[in-house]
Amino acid sequence: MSPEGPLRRRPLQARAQERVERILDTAEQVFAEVGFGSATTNQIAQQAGTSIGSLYEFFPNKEALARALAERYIARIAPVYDALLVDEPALDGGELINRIVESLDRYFREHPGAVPLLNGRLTSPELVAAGERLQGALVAGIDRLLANRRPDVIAEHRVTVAAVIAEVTRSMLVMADQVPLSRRRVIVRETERLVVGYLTETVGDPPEASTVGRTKKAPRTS
Amino acid sequence: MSPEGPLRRRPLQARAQERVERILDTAEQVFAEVGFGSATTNQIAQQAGTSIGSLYEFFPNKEALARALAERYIARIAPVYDALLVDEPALDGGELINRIVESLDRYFREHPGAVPLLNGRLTSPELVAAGERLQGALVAGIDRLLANRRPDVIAEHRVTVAAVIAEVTRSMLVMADQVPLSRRRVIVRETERLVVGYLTETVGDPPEASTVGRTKKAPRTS
DNA sequence: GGCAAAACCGAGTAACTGCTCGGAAAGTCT
DNA sequence: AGACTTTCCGAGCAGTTACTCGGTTTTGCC
Repeated sequence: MSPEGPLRRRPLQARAQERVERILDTAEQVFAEVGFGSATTNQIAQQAGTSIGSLYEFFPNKEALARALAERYIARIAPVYDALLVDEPALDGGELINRIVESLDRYFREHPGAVPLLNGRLTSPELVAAGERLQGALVAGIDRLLANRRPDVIAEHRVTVAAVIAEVTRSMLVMADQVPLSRRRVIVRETERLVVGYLTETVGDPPEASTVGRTKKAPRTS
Repeated sequence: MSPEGPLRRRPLQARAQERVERILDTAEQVFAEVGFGSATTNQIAQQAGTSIGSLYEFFPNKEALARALAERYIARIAPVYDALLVDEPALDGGELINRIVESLDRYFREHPGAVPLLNGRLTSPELVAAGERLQGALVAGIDRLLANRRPDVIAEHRVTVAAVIAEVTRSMLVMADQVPLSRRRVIVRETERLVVGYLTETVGDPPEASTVGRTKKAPRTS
């Protein structure tokens, strides 16, 4: 894809590919634990069960680890976001919200490494930027859903609402992740209540079915 | 106060006190910019317009910078929190929420340096712990207000609601801080709507005046 | 097996880090 | 003024870090 990827040399054999993955897994964990600055490449290599020589065989420098990690995050979460963005006219607003929140929750449960990316604790510029890109994608998706369901809400207000929903969902799911598993369900349910209550308060009662087809203008599809 | 403060030697002359403050201001900024791990004491000293020698005259080590910073944060924000925790029976629920959110917003506007403490981007253990302590104080205060206003809500549920409100307020105000000033007012107002809508959705219509004395059952206090 | 490419290794290096130390300068007393 | 304390300084030290390099091992292909 990109002519100048974060890798110095692309691993061709399966063994090397696994090694690169293991290095990234370890880097992810170490960055989240001690921060990008305090993490050492030697420790990452050792903890990944390999040598610094091998690490630098594929990654030109420490920053590239963060870059590759960011790319991996985005590649992994993109399909989840894409799936969320498709409106499902059969669902009413409340059910749609449940679907979104619970999909994201499941994703974070299955990929715990993605959480540090969203809670801003990763201090490398690359990782911060990647987190912001992801959040931007979520805002855009929610905005599209809103536009579909609530064509009466003016665009400027709508994007604010979308940003608020995305931010609240993000921070609540990060919170859910730092809590014992039994409490996790509770927090997720509260997140849904939060979003529903906000929409009720803001754009009028939301849990209606889709209003597609009753639009005044044809919605734009980009 | 504490027998073992973070300072190696207490600055006695005014000149030295100002210097210590300037060092802390700079450390605050640098930590927020590049993270605790990547920040270097030499750079902090230089950027503060002093020498490493002077820095280490007062701070025994790099970690002590974070510790002193955490203490300063807490000392500065404590009175704000204390003021928020006093219930004002004359206000209805919505007004009370506005007061809380706007007081916090004003504090963050006047003390921009405090924001990094709450957004989790400070990777030193001391600073993370300080941020968590602050957040815990906010949860406890909101919980007390809720107990006062809504004695019918059982304690277990109440603390969840308080935690959610505190988390949402925190994350929204951090967001407000990263946005142009014109948008900031909008975000703050949305935060209020968010909390009001959540309370409506969760414990029934909240914007009533204080209901002390109208309990059906004696509430459990654990 | 033979051979070239890919992968692996870890001791070594130059640069940087946190931090010390001895002495100069500024402030405070009598 | 003199004497004593506090403050300031920055070259330098010991330890650590990111990263290199020459050589060895493994893999894929004939």
